[in-house]
Amino acid sequence: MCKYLRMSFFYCTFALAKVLIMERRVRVRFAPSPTGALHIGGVRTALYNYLFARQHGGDMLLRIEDTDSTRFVPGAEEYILEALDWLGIGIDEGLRQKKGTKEIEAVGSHGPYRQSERREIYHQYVKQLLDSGHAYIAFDTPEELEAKRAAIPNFQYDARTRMEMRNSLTIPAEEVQALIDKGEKYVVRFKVEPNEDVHVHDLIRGEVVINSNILDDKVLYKSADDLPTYHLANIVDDHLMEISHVIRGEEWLPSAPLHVLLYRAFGWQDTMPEFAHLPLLLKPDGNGKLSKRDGDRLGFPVFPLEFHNQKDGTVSSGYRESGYLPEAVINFLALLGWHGTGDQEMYTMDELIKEFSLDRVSKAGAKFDYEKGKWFNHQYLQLRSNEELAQMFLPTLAAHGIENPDMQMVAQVIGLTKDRVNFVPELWEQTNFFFVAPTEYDEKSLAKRWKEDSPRHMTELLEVLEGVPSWDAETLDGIVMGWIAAKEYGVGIVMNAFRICLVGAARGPHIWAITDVLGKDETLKRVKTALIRLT
RNA sequence: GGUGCUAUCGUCUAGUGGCCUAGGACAACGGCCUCUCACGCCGUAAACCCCGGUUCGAGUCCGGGUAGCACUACCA
Repeated sequence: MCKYLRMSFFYCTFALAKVLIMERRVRVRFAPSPTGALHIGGVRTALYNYLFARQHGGDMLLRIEDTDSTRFVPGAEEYILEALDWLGIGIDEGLRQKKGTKEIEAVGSHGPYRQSERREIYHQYVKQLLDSGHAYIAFDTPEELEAKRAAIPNFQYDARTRMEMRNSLTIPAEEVQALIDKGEKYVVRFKVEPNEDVHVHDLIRGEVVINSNILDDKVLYKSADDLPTYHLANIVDDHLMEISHVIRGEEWLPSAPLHVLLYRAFGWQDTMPEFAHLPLLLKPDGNGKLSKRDGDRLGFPVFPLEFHNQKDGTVSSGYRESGYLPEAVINFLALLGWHGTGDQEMYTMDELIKEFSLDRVSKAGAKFDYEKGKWFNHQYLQLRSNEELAQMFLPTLAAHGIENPDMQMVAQVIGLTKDRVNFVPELWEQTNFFFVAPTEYDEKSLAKRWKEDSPRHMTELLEVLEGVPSWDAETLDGIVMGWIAAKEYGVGIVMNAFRICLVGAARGPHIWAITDVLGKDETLKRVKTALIRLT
């Protein structure tokens, strides 16, 4: 009897909790730090947040976490917003690019959305923690701390050591005030109560338990720049911005218990967001987190857009500039750590929004598989129209001195060659001979396909071609093949020699497709040129 | 060192106790197509980290090892 009562009680509270969770509006945030280009791992975090928000009809916020004034990089904020815009990761609230411009706008009623503009807000909450005894003021200088760490192995500022340090727990109140008035630099530290198992519920990993003994008294605020640290700002902002789910990288898992403790200290445990810690993106070779250096070393971008770092003068390559299509990057990234229920690999953004689910996110880190990224781009490239690709190809053409080309012709040659490239710029290697007559002939092709009889064959072919009634593929094929058959020549040897004359090598699309684009005059001209240069 | 997380083909992964002789994709290799090079198509090779336990039955659950990673700042 008792047992049943208890069970129904559990069911009731469970149902109630479920209703509460379900009724809560889904609000997630992507909160990058403007310390440089947005790392591809950050892009994936943003994507998963976006997919989750859209799926639940909730809000995707963008907040800038610039609480480290020393690490700010000019242009980083604009870069982040432009990258998200390029990828189609829409922002509902916070900072975003004004539609169709590069201008930044702030939308929403929970602002400001830059932490550096929220100083006043944090003051109030630092005071609350100080007043409630959950935090204290510490005067130890960085040098003193460093000396302490050097002297004592595994030194940690916590319940065991805080009474030996220079802080408001060990210094009389009047003296503390005097020091502050004197302008002495101080920090506010969170007072972690020892010996408590802190439970963090993670949507991907389940229950994670960490004992508070291993947590140190984290710095929450520094008077030096009048800014909070990440931990404080993050909790205050997520609470004030009514964030329902915190979806972030696994590197935050160890500090999640601290965050739970902070929510409790503020008395916000009832509205604390749900947590989901995403697996990390790893180096393609060896082990470890994917870094900017790996991209340089292995020759692929680790950033969405090219970035010119004004602070250190470095330039980092980007997916966009390397010829990637945004939908390919999205698809590729989505599958690095998440997988749908079936064997489907190609997903549009809308399909991802429909299918995405946090409980299908893997727990283990994913090695960055650049080769597969290429394949995705190949797939999406085939889906684009020739006209669209022609527009995208323009900069590459210009780089090779082809200005103001005939766009219809560009689209036509792209249609002939796009299935053999992964990226738009690679189109040049496949189509260059359409734009420029060969200036030299590939040695290997010559050795294999240009025989003793070739000059004679080409001379005869020239005559045959001169006399055709119409320059279309069908006619040409009929006449030339007929001539080859009548003369009992080898089709391969004649056609390949012909190809070398037109292309400069034994490669390229079907020969009649080439002659069609080139036209009669140019075709004959190229054969004549080759005849002169190869005899 | 401490704490936590993780562990299926080379890589991304499917797998939620019997549908597993472990499935798909990328890459690799072979073949077909063909005037060439590609694309495409077809096929081949390729994995449950180890040791125990639970169970009639374990890739799947549990324990222990091992390994990898993350964190361990007045960085985020």
